[in-house]
Amino acid sequence: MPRNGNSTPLNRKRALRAAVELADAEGIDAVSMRGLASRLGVVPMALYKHVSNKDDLLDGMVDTLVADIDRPDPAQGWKTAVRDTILSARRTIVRHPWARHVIETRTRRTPDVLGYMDALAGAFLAGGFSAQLTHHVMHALGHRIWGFSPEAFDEPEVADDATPPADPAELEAMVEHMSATYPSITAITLATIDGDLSRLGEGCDEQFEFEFALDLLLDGFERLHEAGWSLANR
Amino acid sequence: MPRNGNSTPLNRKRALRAAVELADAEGIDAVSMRGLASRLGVVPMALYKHVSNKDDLLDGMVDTLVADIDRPDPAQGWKTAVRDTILSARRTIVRHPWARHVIETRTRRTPDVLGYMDALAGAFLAGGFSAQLTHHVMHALGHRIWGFSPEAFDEPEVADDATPPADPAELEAMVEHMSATYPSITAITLATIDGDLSRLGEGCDEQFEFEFALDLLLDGFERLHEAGWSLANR
DNA sequence: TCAGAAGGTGTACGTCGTACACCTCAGCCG
DNA sequence: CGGCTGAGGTGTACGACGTACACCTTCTGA
Repeated sequence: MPRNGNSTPLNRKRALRAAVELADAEGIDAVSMRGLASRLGVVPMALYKHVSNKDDLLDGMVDTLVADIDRPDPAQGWKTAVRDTILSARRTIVRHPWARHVIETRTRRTPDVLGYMDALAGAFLAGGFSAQLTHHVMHALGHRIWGFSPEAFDEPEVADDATPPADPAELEAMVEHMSATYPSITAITLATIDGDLSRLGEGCDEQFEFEFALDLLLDGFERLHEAGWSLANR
Repeated sequence: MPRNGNSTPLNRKRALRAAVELADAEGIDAVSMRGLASRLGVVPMALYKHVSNKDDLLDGMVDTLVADIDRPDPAQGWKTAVRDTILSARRTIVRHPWARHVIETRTRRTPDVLGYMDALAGAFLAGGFSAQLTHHVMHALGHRIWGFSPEAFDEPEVADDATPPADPAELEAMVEHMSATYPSITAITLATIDGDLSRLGEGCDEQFEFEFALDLLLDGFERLHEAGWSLANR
């Protein structure tokens, strides 16, 4: 079965790790199906036994990194917990400079990514934030969560296919499953649609979210300016 | 010279406009050299007479959009001026959904893009912001300026090639030229490096900028939370 | 023993960006 | 008028890329 110099038979995790190493060493452009295959001493099509296509490969690479991010520590209070988590995410990004670009091109939310976002949202909720405020606040963090674009919260109820099921019983089962897996995200979503499951597919008011974050920043700028901010920096 | 059904001979602007229309109509993936050429009734290689390569084409498409953004109106005070400008930028993005992704992949700062950033920075300076604060504030706006990534301010002194000239006289001439073309950006840059031209290539302290923006947001969240923010939204 | 799954192979197709050599005129100069 | 030049358009070709499809091994469990 080896046939090549390899001993063990290769699997998804090894392939993903090799892809991350390849990107670290030679840049993301070196991560082609052919390039990765040859680094693994294998023919390109062999990869498709472990990864369904290139998008899936990239998703998997991102998941590999997400696993490295520290989760918020509820003992520290929401602000420190969130801050530390996001700075940990940033450290990961800085270690893998290709990641920023890859993350920005991802469209699917994988379970690992949703799990990370759920943990972060959970830190706000644990700090006593209302579900609504947590929702807006997560949007405001936007790319700083690390690169998850503002649409990250669109259709948060499904990870794989986009439309919720029509059958009410099936829908309720799905919500229950989501609630068990991603409790914070689900809580936020349900609060946003007022518990009315028929509004699940609606998505967010992006314009509102954008202005919410923008005004938060502008108000912050104003406060600094009026306080005569200048020194003690750098 | 027409040869095809075309009457006029084609030029850069027409090519760029056609590319934007094609992306609007069929998505950014339809914008290949071949696809654009065929929409223009021309052979793919003909495009290279007007555009130096595909990156240049995409840069040009972005420039076309940037030209549509309203410039800040100094009569309104910095806050309104900045707010209106950024919302105008957002309107442009929303009209051309492919633009967000394209902008994120651009690495060169074109004169048009620099001009837009200069105008925005100028609004802060006109509002009495110090150059330093303006610098950090522009970073904090980050992607909301519309998608220009945080590195947008790295090496702001050059648009085309990355390293400043070694010859002091030539360097001074360049700074003078920059100062005439992008007065606000240049002012910020010079303030950041304390007027020491030998530090021009240094780039920013990204970690500082990141934490600056993050803490601004976290402080804003805290204020809203403590004020019992909840209603009157949506 | 033997079926079938899991893993690896080889060939082939269509698409992409673009290098390079070429052709064809318009406008100009002598 | 003849010929030059250069802008604009053409045609062919190459080396990437992702991946469909058919095939061959080898291991496993009933």
